[in-house]
Amino acid sequence: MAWSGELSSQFRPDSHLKMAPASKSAGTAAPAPGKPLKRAFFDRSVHEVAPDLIGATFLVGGVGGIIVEVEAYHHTDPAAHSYRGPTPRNRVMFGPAGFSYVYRSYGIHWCANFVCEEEGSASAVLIRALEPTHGLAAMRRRRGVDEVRALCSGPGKLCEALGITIKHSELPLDRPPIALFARTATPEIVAGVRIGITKAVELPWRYGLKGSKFLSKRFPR
DNA sequence: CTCTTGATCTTCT
DNA sequence: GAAGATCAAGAGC
Repeated sequence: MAWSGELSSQFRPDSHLKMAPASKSAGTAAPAPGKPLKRAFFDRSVHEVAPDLIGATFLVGGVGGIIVEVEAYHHTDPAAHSYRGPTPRNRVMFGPAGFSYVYRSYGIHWCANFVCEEEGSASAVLIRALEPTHGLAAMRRRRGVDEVRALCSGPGKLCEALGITIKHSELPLDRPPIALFARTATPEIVAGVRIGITKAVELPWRYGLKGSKFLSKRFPR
């Protein structure tokens, strides 16, 4: 296999820089990772950042892959956790852009967000699915499944695969253990309504890599 | 394939 | 006390 140098759970922040892309797997249109994203990348409208994250590479402790699905949330949006104002849980959303927001979902799973926009705007992008490229064995071990398409095809699944917990909330996105890399080509992006919400269900703020086999759910056509 | 349901617990009302 | 930015398993078609 291409990427046999399996990461132990040990932390290797810069190991990806010398890695060849691991996925010679199922045909992907996604490009190899580019240069590191700075926090300033997130300091603009959540509706610009969200689609721009499609194709970026997201690693935690060297384990992760290419972002293929996200959703945008903003404090003016009834579906957003920040809609009713700051609380101990969501306070990081009200801070500056470029930090993580991790929350417990249904008492069981973790979900990871990237905070966007200027301080106080309380917007964030939910990371919903990755195409696994780095640390496949670590992901398989944590998830307890073999099939690559089952590793990161959902917000809860990818947090389990990458080892993301509440300890990873309120961390800067441009420093270890988190690493983000820009895409190197502009992918074809599709948009649709968001998944699993009961408010503002009609807003088309879910974005995905067109044709990806690693989505949490297919986009209606 | 689709639909339904249980698990499990933090957060906010 | 209810709801929730989810997942996996089981039933039915």
